[in-house]
Amino acid sequence: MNGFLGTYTVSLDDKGRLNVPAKFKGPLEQDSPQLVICVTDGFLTVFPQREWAANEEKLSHLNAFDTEDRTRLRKFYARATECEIKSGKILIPATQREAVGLKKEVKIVGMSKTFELWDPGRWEKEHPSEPTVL
Amino acid sequence: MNGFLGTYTVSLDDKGRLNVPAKFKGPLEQDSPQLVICVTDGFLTVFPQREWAANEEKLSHLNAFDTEDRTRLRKFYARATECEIKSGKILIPATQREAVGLKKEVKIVGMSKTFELWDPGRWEKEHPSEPTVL
DNA sequence: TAGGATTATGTCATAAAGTGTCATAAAGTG
DNA sequence: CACTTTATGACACTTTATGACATAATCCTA
Repeated sequence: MNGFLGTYTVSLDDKGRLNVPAKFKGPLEQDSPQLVICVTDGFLTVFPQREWAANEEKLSHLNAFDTEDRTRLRKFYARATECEIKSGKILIPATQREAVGLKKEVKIVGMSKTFELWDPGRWEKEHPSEPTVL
Repeated sequence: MNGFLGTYTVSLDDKGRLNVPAKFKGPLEQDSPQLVICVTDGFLTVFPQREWAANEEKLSHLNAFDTEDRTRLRKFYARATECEIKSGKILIPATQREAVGLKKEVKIVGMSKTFELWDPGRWEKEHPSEPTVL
């Protein structure tokens, strides 16, 4: 498995569940159904459980009794939610959908270890089709 | 389990009981219903029993005969209260509610091992929606 | 210390949110 | 083109959040 690759347009059902495309389903389900969704700049980042743990590790040196460190921790934790993939769908909590303006349609963008969820409008605005330069 | 994650808005009932969201309920109840609530800078920090004990451990190296250390210890202990989760609700003592200005609505913010209780107004003031940088 | 007030606690009804499943439509495959 | 896989919407059902109420415990004060 090469991680999450590609861009898909998928739908949210009436309750806000994301229909995970088949290519992402396998990797997600075989590892663990647990995942963490985090509000980032105008989009959502989905971390498989394991990947989240790895990032959390990086914060372990911060001191929960220090006001500044606590603020940093809060930024990380407060915007995250633990979710699960169930019946091939992920329920995106309403607060998170609203935070990044997700409606019926969602762009799902592979980022190897993680993937992102974008409102198609915002995605187009920030990624106008242009020749790719590697 | 990834610890307490995310931000929820929940209500206090007419008697000042916090309706603990389901995602936090499990971890709290299965460990032990005991917890400690501590007034921090303008908000409340909730420590599950076990986590409180772990923190207390860290303070054990402080010297009760040293004036500064004593001040630090006092900050920790004097502002804390032991509480319990009962029928899925936690009664927040009136003095603590008043200390941080909790009214009907409360923001509950996961901080992994602990979680915090904020008055929504104060929360917004101190955490204006801003881009997250990981 | 009896009575009344205040503060806790358990339980339930309702409304809202989350979940499982299936039928159908669409897309992909050989 | 027939067959398989995948995506979507719909629906019934379950769980969760909330306010309200009844009862129990505690605290004062006369």
